[in-house]
Parts: sequence; C-alpha cells; structure tokens
Amino acid sequence: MNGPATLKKISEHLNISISTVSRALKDHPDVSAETKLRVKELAEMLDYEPNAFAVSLRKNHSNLFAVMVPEISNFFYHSFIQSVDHEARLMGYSIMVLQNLGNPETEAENLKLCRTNHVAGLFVALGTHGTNYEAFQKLQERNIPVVFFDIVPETGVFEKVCLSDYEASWVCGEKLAKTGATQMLALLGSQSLSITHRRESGFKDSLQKAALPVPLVVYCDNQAQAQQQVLAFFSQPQPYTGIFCMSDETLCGCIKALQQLNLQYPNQVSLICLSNGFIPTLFHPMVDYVETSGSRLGVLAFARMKSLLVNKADQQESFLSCPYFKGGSLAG
Amino acid sequence: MNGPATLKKISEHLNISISTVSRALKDHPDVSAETKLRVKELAEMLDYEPNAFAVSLRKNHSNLFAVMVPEISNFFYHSFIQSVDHEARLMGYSIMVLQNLGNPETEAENLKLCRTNHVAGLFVALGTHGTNYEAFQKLQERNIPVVFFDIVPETGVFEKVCLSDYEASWVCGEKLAKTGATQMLALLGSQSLSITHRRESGFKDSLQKAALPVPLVVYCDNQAQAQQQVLAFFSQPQPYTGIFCMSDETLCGCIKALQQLNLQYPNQVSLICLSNGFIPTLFHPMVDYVETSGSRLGVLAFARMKSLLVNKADQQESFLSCPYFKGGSLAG
DNA sequence: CTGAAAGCGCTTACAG
DNA sequence: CTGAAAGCGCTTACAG
Repeated sequence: MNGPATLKKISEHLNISISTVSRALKDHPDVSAETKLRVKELAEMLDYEPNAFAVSLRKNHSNLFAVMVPEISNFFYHSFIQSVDHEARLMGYSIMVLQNLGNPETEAENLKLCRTNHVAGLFVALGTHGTNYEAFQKLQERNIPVVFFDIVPETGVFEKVCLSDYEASWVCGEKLAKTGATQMLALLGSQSLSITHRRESGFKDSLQKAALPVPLVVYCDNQAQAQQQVLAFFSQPQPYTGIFCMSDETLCGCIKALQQLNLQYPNQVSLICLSNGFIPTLFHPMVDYVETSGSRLGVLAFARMKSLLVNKADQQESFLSCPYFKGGSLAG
Repeated sequence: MNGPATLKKISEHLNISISTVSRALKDHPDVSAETKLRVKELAEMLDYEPNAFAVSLRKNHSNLFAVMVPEISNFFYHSFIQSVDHEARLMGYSIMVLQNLGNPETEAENLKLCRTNHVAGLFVALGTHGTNYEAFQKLQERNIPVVFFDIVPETGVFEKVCLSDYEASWVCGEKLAKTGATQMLALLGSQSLSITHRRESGFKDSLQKAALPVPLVVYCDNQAQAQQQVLAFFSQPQPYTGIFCMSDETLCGCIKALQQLNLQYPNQVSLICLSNGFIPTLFHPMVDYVETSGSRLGVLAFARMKSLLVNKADQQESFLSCPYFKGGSLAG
C-alpha cells in the first residue's frame, strides 16, 4: 500500500501477470476488453503512474529535449524556449534548459548532461566562446539529433535554423535610407559572431543600393559598450544620423546614451533595430523594429527536430522571415 | 565497440566482475589500488559515463530539481531560476524549468512530470489560479521536498521563502512621503494574490505613520490594465501625486501612460517601484526602486532545500530583506 | 580484496 | 488471449 503503485502491485491485486497489466494499460490489441477494464480501473484507483526511469532505461531514450543557450536572460531565447516547450508538451515531451554562460567548460558539462540523460534531441544556440564541434558530432553519432538555431556553426554538416539576418538588416537599411539621414551608425554585437557579420552585410549592402555612404560600424559586447560607443560618436558634432541597433542589448545601450545626451528621436536622430518586440515598445515613441521572433523560430526548429527524429531527414539549413513593425523612431 | 561504454563492457575487457568495476569507479575502499587504476584508465579510454536512468532507477531518486513558475518571461523568476540553476550545478544536480501559465491543468501536468521523473525537490511560485494543495502534499509524502517561493500558500504547513514584501513596500511609502506628494496612487498586481495584499498593507501603513491620506489603490492583472488605470486617474486634474508600482509589469504600464500624457517625473509626479532592477534602469531618469532580488531569493531557497534534503529540517518561513536603490524619479 | 546474485520497474519477443 | 523469461545498466547486501 505504501510507495507509489507499480505494475507488480496491480498484477498481484488482480492475480494476473505483470506483462498483461503492462499491455492492458497501453491498449495492446492482444488483451481482452474485460481485462483492460479491470486493470485500468485499479490503476486509476491506485493512482498508477509509470516510472519514467524504468521506461527510459528499457527504451534507452527519454521524453526530454534539451535547449542550450548562451544565457537564459534574453528575450529572444526566452521566447524560443517557451515556444519549444509548448510544442514539446503537445508531444508528451518536456524540456530541460541549459545555459553556457560563455564558458566552454560549462558547455562540456551541459553536453554531458544531455548524454547521461539520453535526451531525445538538443536545440543549441552557440555562444561567443570557441565551441567543440566534436562533442556535438558525438551526440549525433549516438542518435541524438542536434538542431542549431540563431547562432550556428559556419562549417560542418549540421541542422541549422536561422533568422533571415541578412534580409532583416537590409530592411533596416532601407528604412533608415528613407529618413534622409546621410550619416549612419551601425551598433553591432560581438565581432566574433557570424551573425554579426551577416547583419552587418545586409545593412551595408542596402545602404550601398540606396547610394548612401558607408556607415560607421562599431562592435559591442554588451549594453554598456553600446552606450559608450554612442556617447563617443556624438562627442563631435554630427549631421542628422540614422542608427541601426542589431539587438535589444545594443538598443538599450543606445537609448541610454541618447537620453544622457538629451537627443530626441526622431527629431534629432532616427532609430531602428532588430528585436523580438518587447523592448522597443517600452519606449516612447516606440522604436521601429524588424521582428526577430524567438517563438516563430522555436516552432520552425521543433518542426525540423521532428523530421530528424521521425523521418531521419537529411540535415539542412532553414531561414525564417522577419516582418517589419512600424514605430515612431524614424524621421519622415 | 559500438554503443556507449557500460560497466559490463569494461568488466569484460578487464576480465573482472561488474561489481568490482562499479566499486572501483566510486573509489570504494574495498577495491585494491591497482584494480582501481586499471578500471579508471579503461573507463577514461572508453569514455565511460554512467547511465543516469539505471542509476536513478536503482536509487529511486534523480539528480534533477524542478522549478515551477507561473511564467518564465519575467525578470524576477528568471534571475531566481538562474541562481537556483547555479547552486544546483555546484551540487552536481541540474534543474528542469516548468511553467503553469495560469492554468490548473498545466500545473497538474507539471506536477505529474515531477513525480514520474522523481525529482529530488521542487521549487514553486504559485500563480493566480486556484491551486490544488493536495498535489503538493502528495509530493511531500513521496519524500520530494517542496519549497514555495515568492507567491506562497497562505495556509498549510509548507516550506516558504519570501521577500519582505511588507517592509519593502513600507520603504516605498516612506520615500514617497518625503517628496511632498499628498495624493498617492498604488498600482498593485492581481487582487487574488496574497502578495498583493502584503504589499498594499506595507505601503498603506507607512503612509498612515507619516500622517498622509489613504492612497488610491488599483489592482491590475497586466501591463495594459496598469496603463489604462493611470490614464483614467489623470483624466481629471490631480494634485502632485506619488505613484507606487508594486512590480515591473505595473511600472511598464505606468510609464507608458505617463509618456502618453506627457507627464514628466520627478517634476510632475514622483515614482517608486518594487523591482529586480533591470527595467527601472532602462528609463531616464532611472526609476527609484526597492530591490526584490530573484537571485538572492534563489540562494536562500536553495539553502532551505538542502536543509530539508539533508537534515530533514522542520518546515519554516524565511524572509529576504530588500535594499533600496536611488534613482531620479522622486521629487525633493 | 573480489564475485555471484538479487533487484529497481518496465517492455517485449517467445511460447502456449 | 495470457504468462514466464530475459534484459535495459546499475548498486549493494551477502558470501567467501
């Protein structure tokens, strides 16, 4: 009576074998309707719940996905995680969230966790630190599919799911071009990320297309650096400037600097950014942004994961489109 | 050679028994130094990693903690989760994040997950929905300790870890009292939460102590409602007002409304809030706040969890102090 | 110091 | 339609 119910207990109560109980509970066609009924009733009564360890040990596979990100405290990853969590639940799976904090040892530890817990699959956004791709390869060899998202490896055969960074940044350039600004400032993220360079190219190329001068480009590793860069930029007199922030982080730094300098947008400067959409609407006027939606990316990533799991599909690279949302931070 | 290494494989290679391999790897004193060395070397070579399922099934207990919150997308819970995750890692545990989304069925599902995965312990912040306390009791009966944090049950014997909500709100009242404002507005959260009432009392009592009139109190379930309430409040002429926002959510709504109304703080209105500290510093001037630190609460909660686990300590209620951080949103 | 054996709770060929 | 048996990978009394 004490301890959680098990197949054995049920079988003893009913005087039938464990195998039959097991089959009855999963509606195996071999079992008679009557037996099924009796088993299910008792199981319900005893509050039977299968022991996940036993099931997983037997099947050598768990109902757990892992999501690994550089850090959780990020709107974008956040919404990605939420959305993957939602999808996973629909399949009866749950997810385990891991963060690397820019630390290769933590990453190694996390991957080990994935291995020992035999996760069903892994979603990863890489950090700025050097990554050990072999470890991911090893997971794949053990039949644990890996889907990279957002920040993905540049080489190697992997499943990748990305935002259309180039196109999204191109749109930002286009919008800024229309404000009449001649001087452009691009506040980018860490120089060591390929995503930074894709966004840089998209932005630069669209300005070139619009026959505008090459923008001033600065790389920032965090909010404070972005703030400093903007302050430094405006320490000298500037023509009307358009600022492109490639992330929420750079946007926050930028806005702080503008406030310190007492510069108003869109009157004295135009502003556009890439964002998940929460931060830009916090300010007044709202900041124009091209949406890099974590939740939509999550849905896409999950769909790819399912193909890998079910169809053993080939690995590919998918892109998610990024719509533009109008705010009040662009002149004209 | 294929498939991950197991004790059996190692034992076959070395021509010794599985038991000895198992003991050698855990440095059991019975095993000779030489055997230990040989076993460990081979284990290293074969990249041996114990199968978590087998271990857990055997020990009937996992190295997993669960953290259950109403929703992940919240700075406060976020930093709580980060901090618990950090502490857990130090102990060789990992955590599983679950969110209820204000839905009793999801809560039930999540608790089931905790049971079937035999989590080592559970951290919970309750949502606004009615909660089935029996389910938590059941977990405790199965020797899974539950630590409630932030939003905790009002009745029943449970381990609780809370912010000093009353004192923190009291400080907010004190600070606003000094601004010279005579009219006070309290933007509170959902009326169905006890935390809302504790914060309300602390704020009201301190105003009373300062011989100020009773504040106008409004309850808001989300950001948009807070915004509406502030707009409605200022639709009529008002004396100099001090606004107390009990959360980031109400603060965001409040600031949006002030921006719409073109009201400047601290000149036309004073502002103070309870916050984890990220949102208030996003605005200019920075908003004064009393810090409700998720990470410090996480450390405290984890320490309590450890006592419950190790010492089978009695259940108690602990409170975390909340320091005040100066901004530029208070007059005078 | 080492090993054979039982068992954690489940699933699934195999036999009847 | 039902059951006995083997096995997933590990741990740990028990015996020697």
